[in-house]
Amino acid sequence: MSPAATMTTDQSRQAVLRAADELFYARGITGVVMADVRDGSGVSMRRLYTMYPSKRDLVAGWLTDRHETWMAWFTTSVERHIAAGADPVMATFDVIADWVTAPGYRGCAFINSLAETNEIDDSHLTIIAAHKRDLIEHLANLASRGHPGAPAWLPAALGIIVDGGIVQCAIFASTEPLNAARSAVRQLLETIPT
Amino acid sequence: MSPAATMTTDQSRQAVLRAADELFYARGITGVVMADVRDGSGVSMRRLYTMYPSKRDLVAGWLTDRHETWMAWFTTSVERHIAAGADPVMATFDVIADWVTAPGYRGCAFINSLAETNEIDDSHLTIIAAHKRDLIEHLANLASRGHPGAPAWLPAALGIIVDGGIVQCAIFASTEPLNAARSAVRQLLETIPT
DNA sequence: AGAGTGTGAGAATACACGTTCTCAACAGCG
DNA sequence: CGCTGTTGAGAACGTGTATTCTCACACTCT
Repeated sequence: MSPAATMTTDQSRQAVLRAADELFYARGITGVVMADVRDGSGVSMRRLYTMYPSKRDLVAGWLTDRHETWMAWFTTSVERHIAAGADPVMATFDVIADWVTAPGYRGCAFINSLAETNEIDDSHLTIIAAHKRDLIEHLANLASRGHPGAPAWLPAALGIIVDGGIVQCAIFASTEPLNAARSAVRQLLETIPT
Repeated sequence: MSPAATMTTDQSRQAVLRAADELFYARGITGVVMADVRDGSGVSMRRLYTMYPSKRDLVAGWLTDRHETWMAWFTTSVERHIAAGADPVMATFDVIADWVTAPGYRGCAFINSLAETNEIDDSHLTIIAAHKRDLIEHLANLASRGHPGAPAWLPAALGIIVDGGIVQCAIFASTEPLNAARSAVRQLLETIPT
């Protein structure tokens, strides 16, 4: 009923999600304390806990938000590369390359979160799995656009190659692994009857 | 000089590493407290801290040990499948499938550890990267044995597919992703001039 | 203006955890 | 036997952290 002090509830939620994303991605879930989120968002503890009754809830909200944000970024970036003449499937790796070379790259937030067993429960796992499922589904769309005759296993294989590439780029702190990924995918696509 | 109370230093070290492996892999680094390692190994705090002056040191010792143990397990398992008639490269995925279906599977300890930014420092990162490098090197050996004409990027690509498969099997709690991985690798191998 | 409600700022609470310290038992040695 | 040095068992310490609580203020409504 009341217009709140300095931010609307919605503004607060956005500020919290923005801070949470920056912090959780950069430092991992365990590496972030609630006070960091408060300081990073400018939202008081009280409000923070009113919106997200516990850190687990905040993590769930973050994962959900990150899924949407990341997928939106990914799909539009891929379309941009396609519009510039790239093959729909190969464009995926151009986008991943952009991501990997961006400052602050630390691998896939969902894969990383999964590893923090201590902070993750089943509801988080569901979000993580859904993210990967959506990604693979999108890869299937891209594959069907550029390579209608592709075998049924191709999207899943692309998903695996994408995740493997993302992980190895983080481990080696290099985009080098993406070259091998690209070569392999090119090879796979070449053998598909167009 | 003195014969120690109940265990030799070496027995203690083995007990600690065994407990550390079980605990760290199952619960993640953050999910394990030093008292857990003490209780799991039967080694006193004092001895534990004499052998490993800090948790970071213990983690480094664990990673090093796990690298050796895992690689030994992996190579012998692959050879067993090869002896049973499998293709050297495809045998890799048979072994991964065995691993994924074993109870307590939780993905790759090294990939998981990397995600726990809070507990990992550069010395750990070095061990993790070395593990992946060794794995890829081993994959290169296997590839050269079965497919001498393979392109230079194949080992790196196999490493990516292996890691992607390991990760997705953990996310989906299923061996299903390995089927796509196998199909893709079979496809890649087929186009290689033998 | 005054009562009531919701809020920010941050202190207080309760517990968890890495690391160190105490104390008693015990082995080797004179 | 006593003396000395080492060890196990676990308490103690200091810090960190999720969550709750206090208190004073600002705003709404009458």
